[in-house]
Amino acid sequence: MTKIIREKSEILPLVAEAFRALGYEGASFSRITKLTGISKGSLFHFFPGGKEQMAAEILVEINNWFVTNIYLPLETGEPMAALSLMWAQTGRYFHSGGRVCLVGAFAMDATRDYFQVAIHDYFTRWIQALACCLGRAGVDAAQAAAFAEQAVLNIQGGLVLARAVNDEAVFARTLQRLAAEAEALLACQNPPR
Amino acid sequence: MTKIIREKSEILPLVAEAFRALGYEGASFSRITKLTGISKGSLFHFFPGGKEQMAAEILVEINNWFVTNIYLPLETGEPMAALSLMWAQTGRYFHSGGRVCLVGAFAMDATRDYFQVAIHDYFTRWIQALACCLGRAGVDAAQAAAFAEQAVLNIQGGLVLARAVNDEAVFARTLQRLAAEAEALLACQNPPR
DNA sequence: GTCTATAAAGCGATAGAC
DNA sequence: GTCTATCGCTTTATAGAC
Repeated sequence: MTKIIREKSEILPLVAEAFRALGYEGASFSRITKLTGISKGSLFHFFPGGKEQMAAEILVEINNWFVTNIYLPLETGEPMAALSLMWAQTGRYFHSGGRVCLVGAFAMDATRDYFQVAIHDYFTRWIQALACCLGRAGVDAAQAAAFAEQAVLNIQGGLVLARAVNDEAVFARTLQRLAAEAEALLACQNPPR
Repeated sequence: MTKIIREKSEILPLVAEAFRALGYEGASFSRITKLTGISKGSLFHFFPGGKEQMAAEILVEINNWFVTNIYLPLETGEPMAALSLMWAQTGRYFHSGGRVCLVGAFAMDATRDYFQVAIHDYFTRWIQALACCLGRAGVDAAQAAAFAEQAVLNIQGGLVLARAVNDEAVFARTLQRLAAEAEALLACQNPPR
């Protein structure tokens, strides 16, 4: 029936979406199969280590995406452009609030203990990259660090609240507000020069 | 061995803590027993409806706590006092960032669909109560609503980030910042009168 | 690579002794 | 109220046919 030869790079995003929808504990093989159409046999073929290997590889893939699309631009690109790119990419990535942050979700329960370093690094790197970008745009280091932490924190909060009240607009509003606050921070810092 | 006659009001908080630590899907009976010391037999004695009943009753208890300690003061008490009480109670309740928000955690995965109204009401009531308080303190309605949404969102984000980077100070900082922002909002609104 | 069969463990839930 | 025993069912994981 499904004789298509798939590659791991093709099925990993599908499995990731199942984990996002179900959480780590809720993501049983039968449910993953139901959501992705990938049979149990295929799943074990690609991930002999089972669920733990799946989640670990998903976290690596997520990190790769953020390095390419968010962290590196922030750390090395033109600050203003990198910043507006971040708001846009973040909005796209989380489907305007309709998609959960898997790393944040993993952090909430006992799953955290299994992927502690991946979870920790995801957030600290994001915050540091953003602070780095603001610093290169002329913002005081302490202010940059504070705003960066706040921004990442607000993105997570926006995702939680948007899902909780079932209104993606909450997340969209949050991104807009953060962008405006960043703009104000830069405007406040640059003219005196 | 454990011949102590317990009441439901005594064991509910214990079970709630297990759900907080494990999440809904991760909270199996064996794990709940391990964490709380309450045997499977006792759990079913108090909750014939199983896990679903447990979670539902926990959500009711959580709501009751917030009505008494947060919502009612905000809605009916002296605004300034109710506001500073909220920051203090919120910090206490979430153990300064060391305790997860169960309602927020439930909102993240498929568990949300089972407790949709409880989750929705928890957040909207909190936001509305806070906006009501700010409004009674003289803040413009639109500004009050925006700040209230932001504040609740930041509390959730603070809890996620604090757990993710394993640093409770993130949450403490967030509460302090929100309190300062609220103060500024009131100071900005009141003098013109 | 995909599927089915199957084993062993863990799951939610019930019944009954104490 | 508490515990143990036990029932079905689902789970993870493996093995082997195709």
